[in-house]
Amino acid sequence: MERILVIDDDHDLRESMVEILQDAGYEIFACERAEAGLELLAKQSFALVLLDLVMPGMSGMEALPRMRDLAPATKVIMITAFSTTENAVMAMRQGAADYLIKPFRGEELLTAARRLLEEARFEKSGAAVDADTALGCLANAMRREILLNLAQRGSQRFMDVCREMGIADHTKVNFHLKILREAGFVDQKGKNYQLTPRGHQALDCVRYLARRLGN
Amino acid sequence: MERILVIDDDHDLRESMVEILQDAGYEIFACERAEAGLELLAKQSFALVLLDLVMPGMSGMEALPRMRDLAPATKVIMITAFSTTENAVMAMRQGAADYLIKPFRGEELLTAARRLLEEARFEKSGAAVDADTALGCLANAMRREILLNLAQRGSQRFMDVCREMGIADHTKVNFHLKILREAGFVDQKGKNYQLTPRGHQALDCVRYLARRLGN
DNA sequence: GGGATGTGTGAAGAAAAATTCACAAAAGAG
DNA sequence: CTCTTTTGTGAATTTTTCTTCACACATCCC
Repeated sequence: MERILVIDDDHDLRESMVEILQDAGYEIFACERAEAGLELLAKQSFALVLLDLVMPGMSGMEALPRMRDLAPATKVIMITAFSTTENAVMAMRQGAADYLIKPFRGEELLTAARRLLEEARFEKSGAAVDADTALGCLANAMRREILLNLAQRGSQRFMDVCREMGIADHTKVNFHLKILREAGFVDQKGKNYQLTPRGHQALDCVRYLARRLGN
Repeated sequence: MERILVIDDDHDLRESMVEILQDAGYEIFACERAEAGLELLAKQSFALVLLDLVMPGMSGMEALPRMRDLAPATKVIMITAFSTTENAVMAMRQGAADYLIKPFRGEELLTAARRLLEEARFEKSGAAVDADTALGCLANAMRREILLNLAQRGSQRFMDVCREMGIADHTKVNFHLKILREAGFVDQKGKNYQLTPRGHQALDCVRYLARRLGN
């Protein structure tokens, strides 16, 4: 059962969200302060967080980047009564997955939650692969280059990938492409190869690594 | 020089954006319809697109997902006069990188453009760096285990590391320890081995990866 | 149809990574 | 000092990964 964390200082709204989501069959945890939410998030894993923007103590906007850091795979829906476009844009920039404006109907909440949980499930799928396979796969420079190339150019045909990278021997590319496919980083739609969500994540990880080590 | 594509049906605003960006030293292309913009984007590559939301013919919102598909690495700034939060959220959901509300000052435009171009530059360089050594090093399960062990127990002597991990053959551990040392993840103070700051970061990266890819 | 180009397989060989073994200097323990 | 444990080196071997090559079959263009 999917675990959802609700963080809102407004008691009534919080209880109402909890009820709606519980009725929909999710497992809900709730707290009224961002600080408490972060602690929970550090210890346990949630598929989704509903986060109020305006709260006493730490605001939702402050909490958001920390959450992204603590649990990058967890989706965050930002909630607010004061709907300025600036806030919405800011939240999305920080990596919020969605943005709800109070008051909202239960149906809106459920639609957003379902969409994101579906997304999360999808991103998680192909998850038979462990860190070992993933890191082993990313350890190779040509494979990273292929990932990068596919990320930039989008869906590409086999020979285009080869040419793009200036590699004469197509079987070599084929070899690595196969490994990328087996790791679930790349998939093939007809004649076209493209990154899976998982592949994008892997690339993010490489970037994350490069950023951290680059000092 | 970085290539930017401006798509806006409002002639004056378009020319004004073109001028501001040209003065800032970018190479600018402009058109007044989304359809034309998509054609351009299919043939040439741009670092950044400024896209008006409301236009005759295809709207910016319709064009956005197609752009994301054609050129995933290209950042798109959505521009609109009618600033509803719904539109902003919708645009960000579809993968817009930023959202500007008319009228905006030239400085706002430039700030957003610079931020995104910087981001794009970074993402492009991502996989090329020294990630090779680091990832190669982290690809091995035993080395990750050693890192983990040293992170938990702190500074440890050689034989303690071996015993801690239940490895009979000390030369094996020695072999990997040496590689970790050469990668700068571990260093040796007297008889004691310990993680370097770099080693801690590497471990963070592994955790980050595991969190994102696993469950 | 026929030739060019695109896509893919599997096996052989080369290269790199990991394991094992034989050995030895230093450090401690008695 | 002597015996044991700790810490280490380097070479031989095995295993894994990567590259190269030979070829097959499809697809597209004419």
